[in-house]
Amino acid sequence: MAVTLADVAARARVSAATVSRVLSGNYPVAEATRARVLAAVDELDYVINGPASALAAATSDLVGVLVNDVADPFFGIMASAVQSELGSEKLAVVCNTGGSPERELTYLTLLLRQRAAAVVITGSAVETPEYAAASAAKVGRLAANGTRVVLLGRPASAAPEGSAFAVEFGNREGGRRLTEHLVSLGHRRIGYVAGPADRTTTRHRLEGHRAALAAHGLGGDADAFGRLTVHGPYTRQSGYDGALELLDREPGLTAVVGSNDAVALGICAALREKGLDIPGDVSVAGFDDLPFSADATPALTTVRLPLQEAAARAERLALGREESPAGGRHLVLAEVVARASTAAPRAERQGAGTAPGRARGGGTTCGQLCTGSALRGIFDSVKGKHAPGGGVP
Amino acid sequence: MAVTLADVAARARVSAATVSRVLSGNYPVAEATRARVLAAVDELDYVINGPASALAAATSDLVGVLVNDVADPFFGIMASAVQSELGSEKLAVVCNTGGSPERELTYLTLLLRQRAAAVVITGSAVETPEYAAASAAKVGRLAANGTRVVLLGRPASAAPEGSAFAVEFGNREGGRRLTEHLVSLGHRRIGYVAGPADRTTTRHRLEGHRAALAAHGLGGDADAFGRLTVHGPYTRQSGYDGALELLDREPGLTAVVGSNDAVALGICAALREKGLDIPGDVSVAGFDDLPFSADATPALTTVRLPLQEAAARAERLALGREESPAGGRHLVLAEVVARASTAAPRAERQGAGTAPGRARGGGTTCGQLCTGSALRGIFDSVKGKHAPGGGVP
DNA sequence: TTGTATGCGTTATCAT
DNA sequence: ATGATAACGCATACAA
Repeated sequence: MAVTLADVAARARVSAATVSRVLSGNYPVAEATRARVLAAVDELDYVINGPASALAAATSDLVGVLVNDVADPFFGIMASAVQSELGSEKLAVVCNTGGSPERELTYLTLLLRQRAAAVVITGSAVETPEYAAASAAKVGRLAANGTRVVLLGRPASAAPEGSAFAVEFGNREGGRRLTEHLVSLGHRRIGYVAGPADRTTTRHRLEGHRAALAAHGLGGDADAFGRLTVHGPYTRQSGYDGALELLDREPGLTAVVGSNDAVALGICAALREKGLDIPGDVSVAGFDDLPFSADATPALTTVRLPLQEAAARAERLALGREESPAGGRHLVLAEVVARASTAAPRAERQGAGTAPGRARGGGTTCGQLCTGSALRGIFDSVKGKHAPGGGVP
Repeated sequence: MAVTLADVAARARVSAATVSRVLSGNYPVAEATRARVLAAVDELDYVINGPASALAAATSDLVGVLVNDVADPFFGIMASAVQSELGSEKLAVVCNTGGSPERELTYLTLLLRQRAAAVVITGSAVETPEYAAASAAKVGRLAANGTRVVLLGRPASAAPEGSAFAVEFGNREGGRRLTEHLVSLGHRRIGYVAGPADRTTTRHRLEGHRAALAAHGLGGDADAFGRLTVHGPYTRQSGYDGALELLDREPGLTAVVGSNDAVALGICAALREKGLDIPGDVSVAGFDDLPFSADATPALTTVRLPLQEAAARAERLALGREESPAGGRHLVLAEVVARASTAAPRAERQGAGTAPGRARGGGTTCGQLCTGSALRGIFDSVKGKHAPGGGVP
């Protein structure tokens, strides 16, 4: 990369300053010289030096995106959506934190070092005080430095007042509605395989669940509630193990909710292994409505979170392309998608019909496997461009 | 970010050069001054200026990863694996090209501009001459610039001789083995829903398929072969449409192969809609062995590609942490994973047993839905840490 | 072992 | 509208 601005200037018989002006385009330049410069750039195959430019201008075209793991569709979809909102001038730096607070802090520092133009932090926050303080401090630092920070799926409280925008997910509402759906179908003993205990997302979803139970007088005391709740990571394995544990504690369960679609799939596997029919013997529901959920057998009842839209909005906020409402907080609504994995419990089977509390959204709760056009209909409306494996290898 | 090297130097009562040496750590410094400098850094909360550092040193700690779409697990898994091989000093820049050659070139230029330390280009190459030339030129340019380039899942021929390493996928072999598996089960009329025609991956998988047919005298002439082959994107929708088209052309099909797991799932949906049993009436197989494949009903027979290992190796090559064999080419072997979606065709049902040509790998071809422990066994061995939705939202 | 001086390639501030 | 020139913050060859 020997060719520099000076080379181009020499070839176009102008000063380096003029070349710079032509390239950045934010300054009036005579059309004739402009053409000469562009020609020289083309002939010399000149490529601007990013670091030098960033140093002189004190800005960079890097946008950081923090995710737990891009291989997880929940985050992959958001990362992808952020990208698609990025112009072709900006570069997205995707960082896998693995859910570890330390790595998140490390990456934040790295991004600080790069003088990133913006940072989008996705996923739930860890609620331990030390971490919360450290994380908030880093965000404040970033903001003070001119980097725009947007929290995506994380409460605004995770950053110092006014230092970041937040696009929050309606986890509590979604959790409440999902459990209301089950209660309205007639379920009374509902197990819950929750996420790690110290995560905001886990807490909010669980709070919604409990609120729905309480509203129908099913909450019980803390002990009773605890008996029907187990914690674990947001993995399929956790769902599998959790379901077995719950079945052991309470054989009379008629429904089990997973903190996640992956967890729900694990629950399904465990139930099938026990010889239980879904939803004949036990109903199962998840959360997030990831693409593969509609494909499972039976198709999974879950809570849809418009991840792409949310991520796109977060990115627009990060780029300053969208105005933020007062307080800088946005709420993304969650919506129950009722599919084939939930139905009325055996005892109340007859006359269930279209139970109240059922959400719209192309869902269906046919007792058995949904085949054919019904399933496809759901699938298409749900997935948009994000079919699993939908790209070109 | 007012605090600079000079500030730290002043506080530690040393020169800026010494501070620089302490921070980069590649130069002897007295322990006492070293401690003083570190203390000053800490007290001032100093963060090095990345662009300035990159400019002065003519290197950067950015590593580019080009993918079609991170939301697609095929790419998400590779992007994630690349990340995990990255030390905490380097930053991965993930770029979604959407499979578009133009965007790929744009991103390559952007990375050139950033003076990226390395670039990993994943996915198949487009085989049109103009694009191939332009892409190869950019790669050559990158290499000349000191950026290490690694092709992952793309033939070495896509880059100028000696300018890049290549970790190639055994698409041809995998395609051949998969079709051999079907032939050995007794299938004679096998449909194929291929990817876009101008992609290397598409061509290689299809060539393997055809080679297997030819080896058993089933290839037929080009016309006959063409009748059983349709092209489309690597999406579920494509599989759905393609299967209907093939069924229309040749109702006597006993098996359909998808270019992809997502395509295969689409094929399954179409067949079910037609009232056909899988694998009772028609067998279905995919490619890649993505996590959700083991979860489908019936569990999908597919070709496993060790994406994580391949991506990790690519990254090590990019970082210069692993020696490359002569020629700079690595081949990643593909392996058939036989599951429940393939079985002997009806006419030959009896005595199928364990057909020859069946690959190992925890697979199974029970005629009906695999439930319980068998399914879980496959699942666990296949997925490792990459369960769908396996992270912490 | 440490300090000094220079250069990296742009952008931005003055002039003209 | 264009040119000269001074930052920008750090790394490194060279001195000491």
